[in-house]
Amino acid sequence: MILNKTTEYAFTILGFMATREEEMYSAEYLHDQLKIPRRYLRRLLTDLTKHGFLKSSLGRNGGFVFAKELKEINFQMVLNALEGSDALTTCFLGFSCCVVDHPCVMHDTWVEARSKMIETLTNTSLADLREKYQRDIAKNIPTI
Amino acid sequence: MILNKTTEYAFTILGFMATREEEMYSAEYLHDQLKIPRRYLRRLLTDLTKHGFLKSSLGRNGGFVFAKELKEINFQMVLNALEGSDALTTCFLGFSCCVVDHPCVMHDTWVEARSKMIETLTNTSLADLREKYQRDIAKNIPTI
DNA sequence: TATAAATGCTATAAAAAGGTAGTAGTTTAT
DNA sequence: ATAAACTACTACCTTTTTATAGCATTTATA
Ligand code: SF4
Ligand code: SF4
Repeated sequence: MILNKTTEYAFTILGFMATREEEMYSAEYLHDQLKIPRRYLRRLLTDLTKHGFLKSSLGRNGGFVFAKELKEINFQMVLNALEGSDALTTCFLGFSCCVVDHPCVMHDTWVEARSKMIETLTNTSLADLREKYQRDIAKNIPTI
Repeated sequence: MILNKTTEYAFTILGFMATREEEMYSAEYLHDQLKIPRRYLRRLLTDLTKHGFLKSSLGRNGGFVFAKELKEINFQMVLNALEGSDALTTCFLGFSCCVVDHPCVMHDTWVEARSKMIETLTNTSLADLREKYQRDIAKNIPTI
């Protein structure tokens, strides 16, 4: 596995919101569109709000909007918030007490691969996602 | 997260066996050395045997040895056996039905990062791990 | 002002992953 | 014969993750 389901849901939600044009997104609407379980989705949205990615408004016609500019949110931040900062940094060999100065044969290649992944998550913002989506729409290319 | 705990255990066990000099490894000995829960370890060892990585011998002085050459076993094979072949291949955005010909903005960077990881797992065999270990030992470098 | 439609909070349930226990059996060195 | 090892099966327990439920609160609007 790479990410757990909750993180995947979060990526899906934010990705969807970033590429669509609604002013506000209610949990119910997102449930309809994304088929994420209702109540779980609601809790996750509240969570994303607490983490500062979204802003919620209460009451009738309430819902969720982004709390920051799209370019201020990248995927690494979301992963960090939901799984903790060491989600991708622990040694996959499970040797908790390896000698730092003299790493095992896997270490360098592993770190390289992992860095690549973190880099990807860090360098891609919701704004990037949106731009690409807009370009594809303009070209009449079916897209997510 | 990247790998689940069971896979991590498997990596630890095989890595340990590959770098040590015993002729045979009993479950009890591995438990002592690696602190992996006894019964869970035993089940995992049986599993690794069924998957063809290890050979077991019954009876007193029995235990586990590799079923193949060390260079014939890489980490991707182990991951594959324990988590299934799509462990690292699903889309982390969770869009199950994205349009293949017109991927989203994340796709290329994501595929690159993921490939890097799969490459690492595929290109590193237990023999590589062992070699590095031997070199470090020869140089009196403390190592795993 | 009552109501409907929304989120917030907290408790609980269900499912999956990780881990333990028991029992019975088989194999093999000593 | 016995002890030390693995095999198989079953059942159960614990923790984590995923999912549901009930009630409270907020707000637009009829
Ligand atoms: S050297 Fe690196 S890859 Fe090897 S056990 Fe330590 S942290 Fe893991
Ligand atoms: S294009 Fe690639 S990254 Fe984007 S949703 Fe599809 S599979 Fe995922």
